[in-house]
Amino acid sequence: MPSPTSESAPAAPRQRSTRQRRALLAELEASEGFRSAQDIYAALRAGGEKVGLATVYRALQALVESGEVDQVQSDVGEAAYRLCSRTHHHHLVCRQCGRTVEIAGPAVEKWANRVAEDNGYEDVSHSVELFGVCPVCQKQARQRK
Amino acid sequence: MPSPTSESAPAAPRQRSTRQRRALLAELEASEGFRSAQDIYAALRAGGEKVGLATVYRALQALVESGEVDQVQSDVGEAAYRLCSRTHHHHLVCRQCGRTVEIAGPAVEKWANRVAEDNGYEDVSHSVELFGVCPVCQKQARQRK
DNA sequence: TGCTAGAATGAGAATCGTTATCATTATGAC
DNA sequence: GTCATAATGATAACGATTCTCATTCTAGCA
Repeated sequence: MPSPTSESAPAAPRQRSTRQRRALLAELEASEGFRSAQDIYAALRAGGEKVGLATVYRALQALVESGEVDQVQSDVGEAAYRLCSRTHHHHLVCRQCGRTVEIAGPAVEKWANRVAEDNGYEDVSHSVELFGVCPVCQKQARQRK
Repeated sequence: MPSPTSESAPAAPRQRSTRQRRALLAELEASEGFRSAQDIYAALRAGGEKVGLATVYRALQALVESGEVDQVQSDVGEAAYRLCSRTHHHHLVCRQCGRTVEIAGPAVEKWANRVAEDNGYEDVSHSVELFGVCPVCQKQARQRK
């Protein structure tokens, strides 16, 4: 299906900076662990930001695509987002409070690539997430008993 | 909260074997890679099995809890299930056709435990999934060009 | 500075996967 | 067979996410 008319410029898919997106970025920057889209939306509204839910989803998606934000799929099927450094890495997430530690795993990278190669798979990506209970939550659990 | 009346037997939480569950198991046994609950439900119905969607979800959940079935969260937030061997392992899944290879990763297990320990996290579990394009799909993609 | 194309927005409807409800049915121990 | 109760299934409810579309805002340009 060819385009109906001729075109000249490649028309780079630009990305505009809006008040809402800046607020979203700021919210993410102030966050510790992963946040769900719903959660971020609620926080922005609570902070007086006038923003729609659809916009939050769209902006988040754009950020994930541009690589500025990491996205993980929680065990209940909800997506969670977090501002991320450029380098590839993984996460150790507290099951209870969401506190997150970024971990670099060069060993895992190599292992993943080798396994994929051995099986003839190409274009391989991997998802490695560790879940546990962080020291703070451990202490709280003990006191409760 | 003590039980209202005295009891004698520990009342093992039994699990009944029904026509629907057997059909579900059979369907899983005949499957190659991960299947979504919806997909399994459709297949059962297509095969003439009289079974409700809710039942599929319940049975699948029970199987996951009993450790007979593995569950992964696909990137679109849909849950996928697969009959599994008892030993702990991970998966290399084809992004296109879902073809799955089970992989054992003792190195990864150790790495995960050490990282968690180093950070003071306890009760750690991990999720490791590799995604790629399997040889078959690679060939098809090349022919299409 | 004002103008303008089109990117971005937002309210709400629509999807879609999953779970809860509850009356009915089937299982399996006796 | 009887019976307690686990399992079922039709359907409603739910929650996250995406779509729609009319309106607003951004940023490049005259």
